[in-house]
Amino acid sequence: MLEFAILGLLQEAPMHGYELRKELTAKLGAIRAAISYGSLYPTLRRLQAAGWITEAAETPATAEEVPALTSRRGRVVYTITAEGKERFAQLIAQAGPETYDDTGFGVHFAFFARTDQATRLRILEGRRRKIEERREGLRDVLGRAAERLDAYTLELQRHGLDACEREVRWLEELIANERSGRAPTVPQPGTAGGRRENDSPPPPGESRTKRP
Amino acid sequence: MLEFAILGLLQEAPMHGYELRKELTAKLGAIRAAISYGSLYPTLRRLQAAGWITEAAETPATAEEVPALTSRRGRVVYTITAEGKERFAQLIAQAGPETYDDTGFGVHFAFFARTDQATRLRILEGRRRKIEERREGLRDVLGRAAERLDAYTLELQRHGLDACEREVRWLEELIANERSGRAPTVPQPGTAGGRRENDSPPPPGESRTKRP
DNA sequence: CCGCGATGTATCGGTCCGATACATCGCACG
DNA sequence: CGTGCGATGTATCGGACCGATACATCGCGG
Repeated sequence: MLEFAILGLLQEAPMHGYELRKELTAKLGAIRAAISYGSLYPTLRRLQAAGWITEAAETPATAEEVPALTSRRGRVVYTITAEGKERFAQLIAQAGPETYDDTGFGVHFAFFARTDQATRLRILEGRRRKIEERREGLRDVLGRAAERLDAYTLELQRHGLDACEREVRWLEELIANERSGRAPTVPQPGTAGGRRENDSPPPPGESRTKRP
Repeated sequence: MLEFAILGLLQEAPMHGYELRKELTAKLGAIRAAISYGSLYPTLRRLQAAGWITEAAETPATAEEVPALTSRRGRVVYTITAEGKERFAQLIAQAGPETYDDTGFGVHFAFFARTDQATRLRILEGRRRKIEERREGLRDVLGRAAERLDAYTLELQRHGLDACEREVRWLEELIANERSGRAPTVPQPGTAGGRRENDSPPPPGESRTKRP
C-alpha cells in the first residue's frame, strides 16, 4: 500500500521524505491518520533497492563549500524511475483482494486521476461488493444474534451498518457517474454548495503522458 | 488491542481459539474485518505466559483411552485468571492515545457494558475530540488546498468529512445519553426492546450461566 | 467412497506503527 | 543578546498484526 502511494506521489514531483509524508497525509487524510516514519523510510529504501526510485543527496547548490564543521545532513530527494512508473501502472492494473479493504481502496481511489476508466469501474464495483458483504454480516448479527449481545455492542453494529449503507449509496453514485459520462465528482443534491464549474473534470483520460 | 478484546471476551466464558475468533468477529464486525490466527495464537501464548489466562487441553472426557493411532489433537480451552480480570480492569482505566483511534475506540466501546460510566464518558469525549480534529484537518484541505488536488481526491475528502460529521453527531447523542440518565442505548423510538431493568449495567459481570 | 466445507491448531515472512534519538533553522520572548 | 521552542529533517528498533500456508478431524451429500 505504502509502495503504491509513494510511487503515485513521486510521479507528480520528486520529493524528500518529510515532504512525502506531508503530501501523503494531505492526500490520504480521509482514510488514515498519518504515515509513520518507521514505515516510510524502510519502504523508500526498499523501493530504491528494487530500482523503482533513485535517491540523491541535495547538494548545497552554488554555495562553494563549507562542508566542514557541522557536516550538514542534507535532505535526500527521491525521484521515480521509468521502471517505477511501469511498476505503478502494473500495481494499478492488478487488483488483488487487498484492493477492496478500507485502506487499499482509499489509496487506490486517491489515485483515480491516474487510473483508466475501466479499472476505476472495476475497483468501485469490487469495493461495493465487499461493503455489501460486510453489511449483510452486520444485518445477520443484528437480526439473529441480537439477544446475545449487550446494548452497547448492538449500538456499535447499528452505527457500522449505517456507515455501510451510506458507503454503498456513495459508491452507486460514483459508479453511475463513471459509467455514463466521465464526471469525477458526485453532484451534491441537498447542500447547494457553490462552485459548479467543477463539473468538467480535469482527467479526460489518465495519462497526460508528460513529455520530459 | 487484541489482548484487551480477548481478556474481555474470556470473562463471559472460557473458549478455545476458533470460538474466540468467531465471537471476536461477531462483536467487532462493525469495525474490523476478522482477527487473523497469525495474531490470535501468538497473543494467546503471550497472555498465558503473563499469567492472565490459563490453557487446558480438552480431555476426551469419559472415553477411556484410544489415545493411540491418530492422536487426536484436542481443542485448547482458555480461561481467564483473577490476574487477568485485574489486568482487564487496568486496561479499561488507563486510556492512552490509542484508545481513541478507530480500532482502539471500537474495541473499548464493544466492552462498554463492563466499563463504569465515568470511564465511558471520558472515552466518548476523547473520541469526539479526536474526530473533531480530523474533521478540521479535512476542512482545511478542502478549503485551502482544494485547487492542488484532483477531483477524485477531493471527493474522497468530502466523503471522509461527511463521515466525521456524522460520527461526531452520533457521539454527541451517546454522550448526552450517558450524562443524563444512564441509558445504554440511543433511544430508538421504534424498537421497544424488553428488559428495561437493564438500566443498571452488569458491573458484577458474570451473567451467562454457562453449564457444560 | 470420495470430495468438500466447517472446525480446529499453528507458524512464517512481511508490513506498518509508536517511541525514540539526533540535528538544523528561524523566530519570538525576556 | 541569548535562549528556548516549534517546524523541518533523517533514521532505527521492537512489537503488533496480517495473509498465506500447512496439517488434521468430522459430518454430509453426491
